[in-house]
Amino acid sequence: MEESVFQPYLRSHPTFRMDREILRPSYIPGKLPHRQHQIDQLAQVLVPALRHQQPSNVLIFGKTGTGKTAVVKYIEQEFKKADASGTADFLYMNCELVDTAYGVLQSVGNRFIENLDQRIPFTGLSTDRVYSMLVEKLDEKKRVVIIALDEIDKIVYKSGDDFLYQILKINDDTKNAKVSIIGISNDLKFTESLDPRVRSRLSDEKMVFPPYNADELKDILEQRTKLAFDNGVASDSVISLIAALAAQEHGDARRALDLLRVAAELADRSGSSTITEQHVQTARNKIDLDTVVEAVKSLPTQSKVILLGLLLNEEAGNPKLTTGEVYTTYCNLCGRAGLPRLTGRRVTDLISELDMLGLVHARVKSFGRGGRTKEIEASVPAMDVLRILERDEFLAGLKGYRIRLQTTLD
DNA sequence: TGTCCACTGGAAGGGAGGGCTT
DNA sequence: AAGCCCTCCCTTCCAGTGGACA
Repeated sequence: MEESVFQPYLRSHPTFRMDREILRPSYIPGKLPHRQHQIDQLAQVLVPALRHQQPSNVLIFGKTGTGKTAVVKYIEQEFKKADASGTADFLYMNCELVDTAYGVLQSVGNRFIENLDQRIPFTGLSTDRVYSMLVEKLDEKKRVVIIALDEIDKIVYKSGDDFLYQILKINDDTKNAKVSIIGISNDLKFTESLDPRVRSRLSDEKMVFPPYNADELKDILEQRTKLAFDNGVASDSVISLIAALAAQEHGDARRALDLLRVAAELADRSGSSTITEQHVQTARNKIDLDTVVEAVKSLPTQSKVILLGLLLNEEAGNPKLTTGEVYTTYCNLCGRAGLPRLTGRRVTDLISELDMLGLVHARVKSFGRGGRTKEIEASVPAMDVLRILERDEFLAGLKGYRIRLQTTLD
């Protein structure tokens, strides 16, 4: 009988024990190093909920990987443990996934509707209608509800602050239920854009999570290392290196854990019984490339064409383009690939999106009489990304196409 | 000092795709 | 079936602008 392609890998034993789950940033350990202060503070704010009183609203700030989400999820676990009588609810929601007012109201509402047939549809109703359905449900249940909105700035950026105003006034419209909001944001300046009424209501309490320094990151890594591996797999110097690298990148614990996990996977695959500093360096490059590759793959076709145009120009020795040049190249490529053309205005927006994703670098520049425009430059490795773009079925017609550098001799 | 270029980026609105209500 | 209302993607229109040049 022919053997499965998996057999050789199954037979070969891993060189060391590794529990991948523990190394994921989403894993919440029993203890969060260097965040006890924030945990205590948050617990103090939320404790009234357990006495059927309304806690203050809280705003939590901090850069990525400073433990905001981890602390809130940890508190959620502890809260549910303490709330044995079930007088309160704790809902966690990521506004990156649910990024409209309607979406948030709908998913909060659905948590309180057991009957699947009565669930609020993801579209079709007016927002006001969903709001009153929610108010009615909350009142009926007589609950204290804490809603944690992670990346709350995303939703404000998209839908404005009307929504926050609405959700904060739920307490005026309910008789028996009480609602508190925990807003989590990595943008310190995000409250500036809010309506003053919303701002003051939302930020009864404010908490700022500082970045971890190298020593603190080291403690976090050591804790996870002990849980995930046997002794000796990750040496002290390797952990120090990872901590130092992550500390350079604004003390991002998520980044540190990713580095550790990927380095461990690389070590395992190469048959090494320990993680070496070389594995860490390779892991660093791999993560950077993987992030870019994933971002590029998930781009809509039109954005891919724009990026392709930039990279082809770069190959031809022309790395910096103005918006006008990008648009000309874009139209050109669309023609060749048989794709419909978007307007210049729309392309400007797509360029801004690429900029926000970090795939291109664009800055406004004035050329005096030559006009004011953006100067755009790709900030991804051309070779790797071109290979990915060529795999897109809509861009197949452009495979191997090269832009010839215009040489003006006159 | 004013002009004028090549855009920038806000605002408004259309229409496709989704789904509820009557 | 008609009438709403939602989001998403896109177009049209347009006032605003930084700075080299006359």
